Amino acid sequence: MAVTIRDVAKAAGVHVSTVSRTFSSPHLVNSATRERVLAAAQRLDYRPNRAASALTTGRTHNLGLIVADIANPFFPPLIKAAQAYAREREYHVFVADTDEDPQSEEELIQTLAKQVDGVVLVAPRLTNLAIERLGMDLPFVVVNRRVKGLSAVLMDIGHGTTEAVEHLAGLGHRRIVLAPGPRASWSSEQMGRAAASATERLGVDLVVTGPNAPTEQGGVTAAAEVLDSGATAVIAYNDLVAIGVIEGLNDRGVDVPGQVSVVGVDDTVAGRLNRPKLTTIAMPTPAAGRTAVDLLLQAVAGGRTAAQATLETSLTIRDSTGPAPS
Amino acid sequence: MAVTIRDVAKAAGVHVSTVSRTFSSPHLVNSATRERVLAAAQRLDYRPNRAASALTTGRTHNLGLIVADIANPFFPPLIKAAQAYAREREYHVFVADTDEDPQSEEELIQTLAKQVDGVVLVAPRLTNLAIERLGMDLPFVVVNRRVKGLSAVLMDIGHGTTEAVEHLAGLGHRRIVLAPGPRASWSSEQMGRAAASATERLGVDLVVTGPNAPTEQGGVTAAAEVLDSGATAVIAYNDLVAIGVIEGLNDRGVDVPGQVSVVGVDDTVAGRLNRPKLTTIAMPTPAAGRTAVDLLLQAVAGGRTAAQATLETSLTIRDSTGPAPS
DNA sequence: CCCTATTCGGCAAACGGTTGCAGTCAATAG
DNA sequence: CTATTGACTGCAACCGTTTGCCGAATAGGG
Repeated sequence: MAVTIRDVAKAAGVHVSTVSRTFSSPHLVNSATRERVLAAAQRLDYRPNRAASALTTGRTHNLGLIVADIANPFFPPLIKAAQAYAREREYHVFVADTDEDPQSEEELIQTLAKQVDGVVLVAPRLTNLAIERLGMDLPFVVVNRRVKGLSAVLMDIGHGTTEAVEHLAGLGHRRIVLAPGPRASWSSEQMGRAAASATERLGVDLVVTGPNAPTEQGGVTAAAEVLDSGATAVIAYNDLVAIGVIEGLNDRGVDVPGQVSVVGVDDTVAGRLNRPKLTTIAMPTPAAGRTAVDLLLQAVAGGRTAAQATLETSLTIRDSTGPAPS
Repeated sequence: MAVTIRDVAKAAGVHVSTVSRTFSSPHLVNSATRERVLAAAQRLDYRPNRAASALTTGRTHNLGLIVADIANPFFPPLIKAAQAYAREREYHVFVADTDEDPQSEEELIQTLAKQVDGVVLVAPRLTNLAIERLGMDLPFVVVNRRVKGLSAVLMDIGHGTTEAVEHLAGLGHRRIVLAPGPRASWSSEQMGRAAASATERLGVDLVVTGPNAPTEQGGVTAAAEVLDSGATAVIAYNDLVAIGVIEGLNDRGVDVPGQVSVVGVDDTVAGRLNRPKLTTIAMPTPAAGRTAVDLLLQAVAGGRTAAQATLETSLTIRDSTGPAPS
């Protein structure tokens, strides 16, 4: 049916091994023969069957990219960049969504394992132990998490958080609410630490609320806690929460940024399009996607070393923050 | 290295073919033997190598999903649903982004062809001719487009558009701007036709502007044309454009929905989170993703029939539309 | 108790490539 | 002119699974 290496061999009048070599180690074949083979291949529109060569070489030229929730605006830019970068390197990528479920995450990795050379795990929900165990069979790169022995890409939210606190303090805010996300994620921890040290240094009060759901609704409910705390500024877990906070505040007749300033995290489309445009701690998600693929490819190529890349975050100031009310 | 069918065979004391049959046609093997094989497989944590079986069966159990732009908020819900649905059916999906470029779309399909059983093309940029040609080698399902001989999933924006016009006319608007996207897409056409006939039926003026880029910026520039036209309502090509229109209007001191009503298309997160919350023609993107995979799997299974599914759109009324100013 | 129909399970040849090994041939050295 | 070397290329085994074919064993019927 499809054209195979044998068809090309026949057309070029050589043995299949010569055709194979023409593609995989061209220097081993005489240039005249090579030309002949390439011409025949071209003529027949031959395309090697990756799956077949994977059988002998062990290289599938495929990668897995596993994220918690494709529809969460945080992920698409990362997926897009990872996939584009992989393609440049002649890799295709399986994208899968675990629906935030550790069980299905593990199951997924297991079934994917044979078909990929490695997997990028973005903000995995699995325990470190489980990941380490899986990591013995297959190269992994984790994003926004550290796992012993595995390469990691970290977006250092600490820096952005510090900038945010400084920005708010500079605007005269003396009491800031930190509305963290649901659990003990690496990000949350970083953020908490940075906020604590920056506020202390600047002599500003820090109030930690929640935890709330990392959704718009979570933000709406967090808005009440913000008002109770008497703070005039909020740093939310992510843009969605921030938008929810703004909505909750507006519902109570509180103006943003007039009376309360709000800072989000992630720099998603949603935040850019929100009115007021969200001041946010920008995550370098496209860079993270590219870097993750890069590290993964290195690991695949044999570098058994666990590399680590830390990407900086920085504050993007827009319209949801302003001077503290006097 | 990895555990193969041979290891299982050895452990269970049977021939490899028996192991193979245990999985692919269990009824052909004696239940006692089957138990023994399954036990051994379980014990060794055996997982069949899909790529290897693809070699003989011709079924890769992989699908391709090609979209124009992963980061465009329209696509992620579709990707998420398609991928989840495929997984239930024991299929994995390659997701790829063409950056709106027909060239790379075709190239992509070619290299993917050997590794997948079929491909879902969402709003492809390729010419019908090119798609038909490719369709001879591989099952395809196209979304929001019709191509001779191929299954298609169509989101009938006509219905939603009619509802939108009725909604606006009901609010007293007598002149409506339609701000379409880049020309000649199936959607644009549908939309134009429905808007024309609904406005005519209701005795309302229809002004078609643009075309503008299908982006927020495109919307901002469209805002000027809206004001020039003297219309009091706009139906934009998509949510992003709608948000841009609102922004452009606000910049000129025009209130939405006080002075001008704005309707978007797609029902993306961006629109839901926008303030005012966007009235929008909701596209059933998750359903489209599932249906596309469903039709594709049917085509793969042998139904050479080109099925067609039309999904209804409907108007979701939120806060960006209101009574026409008097 | 023998014969035939079934049911099982082993054998081996694919599927489309890759690669170690060995053979061919011409060029170069001695 | 012969021996050696190096550059090519053919041969065949192998990667992990599937599947048509065939023989063995078992059961059922007469």
